[in-house]
Amino acid sequence: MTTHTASLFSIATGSADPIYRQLVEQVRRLVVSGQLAPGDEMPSVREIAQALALNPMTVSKAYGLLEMDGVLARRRGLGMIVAGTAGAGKPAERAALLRPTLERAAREARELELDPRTALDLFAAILKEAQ
Amino acid sequence: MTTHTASLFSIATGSADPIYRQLVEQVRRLVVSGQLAPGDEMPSVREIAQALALNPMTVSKAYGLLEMDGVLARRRGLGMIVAGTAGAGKPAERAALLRPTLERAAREARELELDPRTALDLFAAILKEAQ
Amino acid sequence: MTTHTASLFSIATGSADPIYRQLVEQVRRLVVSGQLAPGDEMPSVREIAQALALNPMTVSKAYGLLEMDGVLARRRGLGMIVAGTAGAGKPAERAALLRPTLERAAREARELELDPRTALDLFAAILKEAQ
Amino acid sequence: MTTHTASLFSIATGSADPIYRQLVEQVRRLVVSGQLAPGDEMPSVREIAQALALNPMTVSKAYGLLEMDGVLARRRGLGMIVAGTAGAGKPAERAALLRPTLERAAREARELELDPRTALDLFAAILKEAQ
DNA sequence: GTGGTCTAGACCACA
DNA sequence: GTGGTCTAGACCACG
Repeated sequence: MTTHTASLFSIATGSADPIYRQLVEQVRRLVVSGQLAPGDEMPSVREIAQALALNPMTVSKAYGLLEMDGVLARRRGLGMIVAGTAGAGKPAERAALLRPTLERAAREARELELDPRTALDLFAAILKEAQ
Repeated sequence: MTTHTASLFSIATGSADPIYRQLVEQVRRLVVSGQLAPGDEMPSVREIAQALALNPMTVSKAYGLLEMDGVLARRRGLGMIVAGTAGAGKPAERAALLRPTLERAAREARELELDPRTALDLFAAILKEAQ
Repeated sequence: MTTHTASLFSIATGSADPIYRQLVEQVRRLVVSGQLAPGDEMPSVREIAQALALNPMTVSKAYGLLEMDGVLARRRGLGMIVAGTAGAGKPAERAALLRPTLERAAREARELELDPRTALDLFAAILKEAQ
Repeated sequence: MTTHTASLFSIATGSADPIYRQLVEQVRRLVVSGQLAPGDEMPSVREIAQALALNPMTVSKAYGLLEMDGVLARRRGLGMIVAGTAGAGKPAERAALLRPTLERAAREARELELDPRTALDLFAAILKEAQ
């Protein structure tokens, strides 16, 4: 499962936003996109910590927040699983998670007095190159 | 100029990213979009601080960074002005400032397994509604 | 007896307090209230474990604590029975088991600056609706 | 303010539920009971930590949860204040916070086959003695 | 084995 | 000065 763990997450230790938050958001996206299904067992805290060279407490903090959020569920002494309530995620639901970033982009475009057409073309290009 | 100041910036004190950074980025966008032209006088630190109810040191820090960046220029004893070198901003240059946010959006869309088409449509809708 | 077992206990696996403790307290209350009389045979560990989908070790731990407490007695090779010493329970004795929770409620009411009258009325209402 | 801090909270380090949660719940009750009003400055993390002989991180964790819950608000670099949205707390609202514990007491009373009358009398006595 | 909690101490970002 | 984050290491509760 370790190899699985390593490929499941990609953490930028030097990033602006904290590691635990990167973990939280990635798990949330993996769940809502269906790559993690309800009932799936999550890698253990220690496993992730070792695979990503993090302190277990950092991972634990992320798990704790995800549990509070209802995304993960704790099975005492047995580890965490993806919560049953965590909907598989319809396209509309997934799009909702993308909205904040796109709204920010729209605001910036407006402040830059960029033509909507230009902004859209740029986004299209970026989506293509990242493919 | 005070009334001008209040309307020039919009600061969200409760936002995730720090106030000084919001100031820096807003000034940068105003300059590159031509809403602030080279030679224009910037409001004084204390003027902005008072208008937006901020700590003067916060405003000062933003001005310092903008000066380091060559966006603003300091005239000893006379306040800051928009630097002459600060180009009015060709479209390509402006688009460059939008890129990071769009790249982030593209990455999130991929992690959500959203169709590029869907992401683009959503962006188009947001751009339209924000108009 | 299995059917009996399932209805005898109600375990909330997602609850805040541990499963083994829920078992211990429920047995203690059943005994002191007379619903389990001295000499009664308790369901076997594996029987309870299967009926409630619990780890047998969890049930075993609860039985161990109840034995230490003198509530249950172990008959080698024959399972556990309700201890003879486990008095049927006079009202005063039963009330003692309720005290801790009520003391906690009283403390919380005080911290909430709730009128004792209000707290009492609320408790009366809850007792009634749960009947 | 230190003396204030010491008297504001009462922590049982040996208690079953964790320190950070005791802090969270006490603050929540103080806010909803009006003893802490919106806009009030909270003691600093270090101040509480020192007054109660706790690790600052433990206090910080409590503050973080209270912020996520909307009970407290962070003023960056200036400390935490009671959130404006944190309603002063009508009696009904306060009673709601007492409900869970009373529901638990009611359930236990029922399992003990205690007369509602007896349970109520016991609660009345406890409320009186704690006064 | 699992996650949870706490401590100690360091460093950073912000105002 | 404020809170936030991370690390290291210990201990506990649970199953």
